[in-house]
Amino acid sequence: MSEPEISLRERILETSRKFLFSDGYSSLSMRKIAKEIGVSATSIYLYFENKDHLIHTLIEESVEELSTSIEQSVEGVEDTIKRFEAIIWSYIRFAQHNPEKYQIIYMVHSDRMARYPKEKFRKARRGYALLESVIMDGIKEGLMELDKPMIAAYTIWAQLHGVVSVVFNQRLDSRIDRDEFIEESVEQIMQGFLIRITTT
Amino acid sequence: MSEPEISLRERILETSRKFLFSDGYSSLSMRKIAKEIGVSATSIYLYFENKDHLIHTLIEESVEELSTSIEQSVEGVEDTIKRFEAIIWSYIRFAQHNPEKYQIIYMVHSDRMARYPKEKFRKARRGYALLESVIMDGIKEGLMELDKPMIAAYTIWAQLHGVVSVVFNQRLDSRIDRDEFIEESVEQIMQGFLIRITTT
DNA sequence: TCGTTCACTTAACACTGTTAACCTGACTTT
DNA sequence: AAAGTCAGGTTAACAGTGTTAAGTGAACGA
Repeated sequence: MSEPEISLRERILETSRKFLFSDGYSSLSMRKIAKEIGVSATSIYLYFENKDHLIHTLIEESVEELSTSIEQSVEGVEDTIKRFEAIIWSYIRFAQHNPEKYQIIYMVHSDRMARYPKEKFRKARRGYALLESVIMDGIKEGLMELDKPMIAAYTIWAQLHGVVSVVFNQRLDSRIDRDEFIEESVEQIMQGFLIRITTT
Repeated sequence: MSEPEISLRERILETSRKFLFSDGYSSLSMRKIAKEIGVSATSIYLYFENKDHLIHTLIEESVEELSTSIEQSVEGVEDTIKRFEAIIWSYIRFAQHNPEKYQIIYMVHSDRMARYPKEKFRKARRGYALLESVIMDGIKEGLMELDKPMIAAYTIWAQLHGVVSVVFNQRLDSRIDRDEFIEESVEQIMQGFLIRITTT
């Protein structure tokens, strides 16, 4: 008759995620999380060193998911250009389908981010490393014309993030259709990297 | 013998800016600003409705400066491609030379940004409108091959912001040189828009 | 001199993250 | 069975936050 017995730690994460999605970061408080669970605020400190660590755990979760979905997107895909496209679109699609999780990753700013352990960034580099290797393949196959694949991979990442963040921060002109903007932008970004093959 | 008589309002803005630059957004407090000036915290409310409004005023300032510097960059430049490049580089250069001011513009997140009056975004669109017109010229002159200049202008903006924000948020690999990254990325972004002219 | 107004202050409310100290029940050891 | 240990919580408190309501005093016009 033993119930699933969800641990308090898990319930804290779950509730934090919920509030983060519904009310945003700035109104997230330890007492609010605790109250929702029906426990005292200080109990959270039994499982997380402080609020920053709690949020970092959530960030890690999301980063992990993003990395995994990028990796899955190229599974079984052989063609280099198709692998290139798959990575880019899986990044975008993750942001579109999991706006909350994507936002968590980039919500905590450089301001607080200084405290985020550098080591953990390596996890985030999993997807990026994959992109880098695809770019190197592309160069070998004469599809791309770049001398610094490492920088190129970061450039793409930065550009994609820029597009997503402009959409999320609602800084887009109201006359512009969200999906059309994403479509065009991504197309543009990929075009910048591929050698334009003129029909010979 | 009348001293310059800097108004309290001005001193509040000045001090806020100073703290924002030195200590970041998350540790900026009304009482801290007031204490530095030597006035009570509530005095700030005589000049600003609340903390958000105070920060919005700072954002506006920075947006104004950015717009102006973009406008100045194309003054007297006739060639369309050179105008295109001038706008892009002045955006990047503004971010590089005024990291604090640039960060202020994007520091307040979508979270709080909802309260930022939409009307004020129009000011931000001054630089963007200029870019859009240059793109339209580029299309006319056969230098670019795009069917949606409005979207294209936003795309560039988004990509540039992505590059800058990756650098500012220190999410760049330590092996990558900051300036080289910016140089390469911007080059890449421009390449995506220009028709590659092969030496015939 | 009275009244008003401006520029500011004090006190207070309801919140925040976080720490120190305490409690309580279950499991072990003697 | 009694005593000890320890996990898993609790309450109280500190120092800080944004913000509001009410009060103060000096300057000024009538």
